[in-house]
Amino acid sequence: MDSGNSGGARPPRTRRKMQRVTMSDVAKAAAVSPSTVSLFLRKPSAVSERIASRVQRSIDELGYVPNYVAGGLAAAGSKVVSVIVPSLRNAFFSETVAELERLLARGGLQTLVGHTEYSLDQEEALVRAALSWAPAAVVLTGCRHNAATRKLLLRSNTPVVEMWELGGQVIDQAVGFSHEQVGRHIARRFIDQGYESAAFIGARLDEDFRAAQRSEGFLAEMQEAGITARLVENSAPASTSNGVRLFEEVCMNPVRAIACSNDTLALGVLFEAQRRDLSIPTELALAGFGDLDFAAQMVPPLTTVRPAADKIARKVAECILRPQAETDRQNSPFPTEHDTGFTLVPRASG
Amino acid sequence: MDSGNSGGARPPRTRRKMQRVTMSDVAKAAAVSPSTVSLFLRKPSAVSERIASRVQRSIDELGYVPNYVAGGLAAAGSKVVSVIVPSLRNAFFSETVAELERLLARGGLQTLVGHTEYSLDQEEALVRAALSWAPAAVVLTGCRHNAATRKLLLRSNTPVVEMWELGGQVIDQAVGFSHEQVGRHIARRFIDQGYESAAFIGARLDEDFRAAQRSEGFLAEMQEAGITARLVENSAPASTSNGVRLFEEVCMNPVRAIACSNDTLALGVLFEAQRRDLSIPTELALAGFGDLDFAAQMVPPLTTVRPAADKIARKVAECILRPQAETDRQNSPFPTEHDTGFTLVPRASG
DNA sequence: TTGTACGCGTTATCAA
DNA sequence: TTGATAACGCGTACAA
Repeated sequence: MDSGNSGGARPPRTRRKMQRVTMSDVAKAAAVSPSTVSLFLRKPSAVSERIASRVQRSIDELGYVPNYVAGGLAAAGSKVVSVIVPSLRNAFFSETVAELERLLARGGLQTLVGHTEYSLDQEEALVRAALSWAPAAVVLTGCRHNAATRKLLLRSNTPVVEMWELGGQVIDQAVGFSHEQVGRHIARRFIDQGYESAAFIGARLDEDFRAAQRSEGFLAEMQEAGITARLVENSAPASTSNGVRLFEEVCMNPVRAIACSNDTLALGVLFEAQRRDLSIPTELALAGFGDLDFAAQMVPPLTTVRPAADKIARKVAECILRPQAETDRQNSPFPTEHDTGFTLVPRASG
Repeated sequence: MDSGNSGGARPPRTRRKMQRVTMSDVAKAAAVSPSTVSLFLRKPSAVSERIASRVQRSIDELGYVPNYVAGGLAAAGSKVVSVIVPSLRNAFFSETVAELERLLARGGLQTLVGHTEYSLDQEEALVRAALSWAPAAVVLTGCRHNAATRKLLLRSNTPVVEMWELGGQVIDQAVGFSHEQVGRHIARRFIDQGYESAAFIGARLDEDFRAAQRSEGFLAEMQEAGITARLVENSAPASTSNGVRLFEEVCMNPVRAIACSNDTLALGVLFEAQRRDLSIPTELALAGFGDLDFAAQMVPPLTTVRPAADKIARKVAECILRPQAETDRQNSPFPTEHDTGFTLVPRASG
């Protein structure tokens, strides 16, 4: 957006855009050629010590900062990884993004984040934008995407990692676990403890496919055991206050055990139960998902499921940093799944 | 644990390096010149309808995705904004990042995130990396940076916005509020309620300067009122479990009122108090900072301070999207501060 | 070990 | 309205 410097006779001010210090500036200052500087930057050992120190000094003096944009263009492939998650407000994802950012940075890669607010169309837009950076890889959340997104990704030939979910139609690589199994495990625990009525509390199940799968697993396992279990949900975000709200709804028709689509909701249930003088687990068993930091501190501590969040991040980073040998990819162009598993953490709440 | 996929019918990547579809490919297909395509992309109205539709069709058919890297090079200034926060695990910052990402995306800008883990040196590294993208702006958290960071930024002539804090030596623009005032407000409340002993519970105060300022404000106001108040801190991250730990320490020498450096810690205090059968607020008054979602749901609800998080994000985005009149940032190099204020939210806990 | 020359995919300028 | 052409800053053969 260059406001046209209408060519009046007036001498424009000194420098409207202080020229960026470029590699050749450094080269000039160090009395070497640009490519020597470039070489020094990428492989310092390949340059004689004398020149190296001269170049380094010029870099410092001029305050040179390499231009990745130009570098990326020349090298045909930028140093960005685009990470797309449903929401950064969700602790799982902010945690994963943080860890990924850290790990990828070590490999010299920068992280571009996007969040879809659980919209597949928004995801498509973000993928499109991401691909515009010729990214080293694209990391997506889950295996559900719209057709356009999938096509875009496939055509681009960019490495793609789908995380936090397994079981769908994988594009390239997937790292995660089965949420249906999570639901079943929790149900199984309730069943083994002999509860005869239960509910699954879920937020945003229409958009949060993984939470939906947990609910389905839970309900299915319950049904197979012949136990009455119902689903109570709404489309508000998963939050403590929403947990309160959903629990109030459950209370209109009480049950003995409640599984929440995540710990944050469970926290709300706990508070509301306290307010109603409902004793946990005596009168009501409670389970969550996530094992967020507060879960173990709750009174009583919350039974929940711990996903291997850090393992997911590490595995994703690994997929990106150490791509499979090219030959492997050619020979086995089939998508790969990495199961990171999860752990049921039994505590006093149910 | 790699389980091969049950082989969907999907064209595997046979070719390793499928050539990227470029603008001239589109141009060729549409039988126009590349510059026309470029023009069409940036200003569709400047192209005749006939050509426009032809170009659009070729774009769709070829699945063309523009290359921002090349674009950024040519235009000398990329469409990225680098946002650097201390931690994404902290709800304030993940929230702010999320909101910023959303707002900036509307302006066609992409968000590059970095997190420093509260290290100024790490921040410097991130700023250096950020500048490598010739970003449209850099967003930093707080006003405390090391000399190198400051110099880097100043030299680069890049718009800089420092958020979530006011009062330091501003580089360019600052959006936030005074944390010392926050501390004082909370203290004032305790004082007015007549408590005669108090403690400030703080996590990571050596690195989290804003939390430290809150503690200082709190202690200063208390002292000025002639009330005994002590500081209990450690260098672990602010979490519920750390809140429990710090509170246990306080309990070795009980006080009547506790201010926490944030709500997450306060949650831990609440749980531990429940465990010890300490009644809030009767036996112990409690206050937090942040007004996170669960604060209002706690039993009893938490007295806290609500920062105008969304206002901060909006203001930051505005600074970036609507930069000050070009008319010489150079001539009026005076940094600007925007005070977004905060609100003390009195609830039953203290 | 160092330098030269060219190209990466786009934007911007200006001429047609 | 459209199209040549010259940057943009750097990587990378290849040559010296």
